[in-house]
Amino acid sequence: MDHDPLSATFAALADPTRRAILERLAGGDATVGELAEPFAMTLPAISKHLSVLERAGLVAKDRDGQRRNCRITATPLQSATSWLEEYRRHWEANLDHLDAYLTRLQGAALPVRRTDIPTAEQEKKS
Amino acid sequence: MDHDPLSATFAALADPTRRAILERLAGGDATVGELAEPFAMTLPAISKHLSVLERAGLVAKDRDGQRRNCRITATPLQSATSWLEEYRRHWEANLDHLDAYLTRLQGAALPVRRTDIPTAEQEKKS
DNA sequence: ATTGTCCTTAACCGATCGGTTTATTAACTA
DNA sequence: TAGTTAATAAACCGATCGGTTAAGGACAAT
Repeated sequence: MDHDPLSATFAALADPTRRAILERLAGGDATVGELAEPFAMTLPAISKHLSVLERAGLVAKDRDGQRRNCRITATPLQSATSWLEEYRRHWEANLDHLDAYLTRLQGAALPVRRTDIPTAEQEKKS
Repeated sequence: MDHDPLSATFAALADPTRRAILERLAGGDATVGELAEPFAMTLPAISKHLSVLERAGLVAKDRDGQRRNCRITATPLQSATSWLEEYRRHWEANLDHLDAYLTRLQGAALPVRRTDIPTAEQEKKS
């Protein structure tokens, strides 16, 4: 399917039903049927959503008799968070680049918002 | 398309090419052609990826003559980060046996100033 | 042994995705 | 005036997605 884990994680999070399932599971474990109940779709649909979450490593199922108990396993989520944090760091640093770009392009003309943030270091492209 | 913004954001992030584009743009603005150059795909493909990022609100293009200068606009990213943070909080509250793992990973990852834009309420471990 | 419950698998469907090639629009250059 | 460059639009393609219905599979209850 989606071989790189980060892509799989983001793809899994890109569906509101799956996010709702995760939010539900964050409140405690649940069976597939319990998870399906609030949604206006069939059980196989929920089952497939759970498979997506499982393949992404975000949930795990423990068999308990004829039921499957679903629980959160959030390791890949940490990768997603890390990526976003890192990206945000770059983005914040990029305010300097925006300044530089506008200055280079327009000379003086534009009202460059020099924001409150004391921008960190300047790193060039690499 | 993808009407809810959070889904659009995660969906946009779910593609490695688009993440690479964002990482590239985090280092500074670039034209479409410059963005396309390192990739083994055609210009229209990159153009479509940029459109996805643009519709998700992650990137904006300023026309500069016949070129389009692409830059980051990270507002929706904050929503994604917030969702992950919130989710992680719930998750941490329920599964404390992974707390140590998180702490280790996060501590090792970034000497990042967790700047401004504080979702003010947290930091449990500090 | 039969029946019912919980869930998955299989097959199918239309829509979207990620890419291509081929035009087309817009702006620069000679 | 052409001709070239930068990027998008359009049309198309196979693959995947998100859902359905219908058919099992494993366990529980009687």
